[in-house]
Amino acid sequence: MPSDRTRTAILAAAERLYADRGFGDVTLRDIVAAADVNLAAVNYHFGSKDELIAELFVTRSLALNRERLSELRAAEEVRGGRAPIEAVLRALVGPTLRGCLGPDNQRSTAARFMIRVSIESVPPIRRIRNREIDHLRKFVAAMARSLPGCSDVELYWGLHFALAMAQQTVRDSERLTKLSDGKCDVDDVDDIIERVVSVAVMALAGAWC
Amino acid sequence: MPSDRTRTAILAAAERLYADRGFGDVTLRDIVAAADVNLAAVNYHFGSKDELIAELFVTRSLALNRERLSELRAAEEVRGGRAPIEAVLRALVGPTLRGCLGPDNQRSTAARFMIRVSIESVPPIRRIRNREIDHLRKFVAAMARSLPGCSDVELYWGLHFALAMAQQTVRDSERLTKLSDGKCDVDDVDDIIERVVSVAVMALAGAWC
DNA sequence: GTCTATAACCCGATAGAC
DNA sequence: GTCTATCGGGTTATAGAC
Repeated sequence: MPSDRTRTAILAAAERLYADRGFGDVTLRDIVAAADVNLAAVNYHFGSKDELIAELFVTRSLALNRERLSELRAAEEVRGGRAPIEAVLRALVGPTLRGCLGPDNQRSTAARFMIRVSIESVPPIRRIRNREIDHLRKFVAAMARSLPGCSDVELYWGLHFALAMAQQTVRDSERLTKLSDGKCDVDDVDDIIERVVSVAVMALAGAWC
Repeated sequence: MPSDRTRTAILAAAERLYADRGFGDVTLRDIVAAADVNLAAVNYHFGSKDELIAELFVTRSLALNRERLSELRAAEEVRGGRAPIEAVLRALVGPTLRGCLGPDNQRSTAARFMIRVSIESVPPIRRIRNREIDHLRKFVAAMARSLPGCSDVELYWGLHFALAMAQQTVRDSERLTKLSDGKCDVDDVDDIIERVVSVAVMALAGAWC
């Protein structure tokens, strides 16, 4: 069990380096130097570089999904299983936006790692991403409970567009800041969440649910 | 001038290979083998691998921007410089969506290359991307002509969200197809353009322009 | 302008001693 | 579990014949 020290040190160093410099620019040798462990330890504990990256992503991804579902459950408990559509969408995009936006200096390593993931999309992560569909289905179901008259197709598009707006804001907040000369405040997380949610609601309502 | 044959062959082979297999999985040796030229020819004609990638992207990027602006100009000419906001947004997202969606088999190599760019975002391309802001400013200006009463901040957010929806649909059409069990038809390009445009218009109008 | 050949240096992965 | 040493193969880049 004390052997976990090496394993943990590798995970921490790798996440920090990937968050800071991106996947393309960090080698295993960089990681083992930062973690102060031997090069061969990475392959011993994780099998390969790709599996190390995959483990980092799975950990953060599960935590994000838990947070989303706990927000959803909290929202649905208030009025017996039928939350307003705004609350459902807020549970979907809120955790990501709260974690990945806001002042740089108070952003966690985990958050900066997930931003990097959404920008670079490296192969081992792309493979895992395909499994998150089951998680999204739970939100489609919750949206259907909120809007019983809405067709499935419109719900899918609404969820797709909500995630698109949230993701792109995380991925490219710099471009929006530059384009708007700072007039769009990407540090005002609550404002952004409400913007994304309200546009998504309009998309669903405008489709005549 | 006949020396351009080698140069052209390298560009064509590189674009096809990157489109098919992604940036991470294609080496210079793969490219020169496919182009049937010598390894040293890449450095002779382009200076480096990154500059080859950059040239591919700049070419396609300029073509896309030209197409957008020509659509915008056509829309504004109809009624003397004041196109409906729908037409402006259609000129912004239409060229990308028309090129990158629709049946796989009739997608050009150039389009598949640009899809790959939007998924993988490799360093030499990220550097160039930052220059496209001037291009987007022209669309902000056109949107302001369409909606004279709308505040700049709302225009920026509207453009940002419109691009977000278009980009995410291109990047992740597979997830939407799987999530919806094929009920969202990502091959119906005109439908998707109208969906993106109408949601973006609602976002702008809903902000009480 | 094109090619062969090769230099000098990265990378990830792994065999085998400890 | 940890280390050393190394393998195979990728990269840019260049010298020099043609």
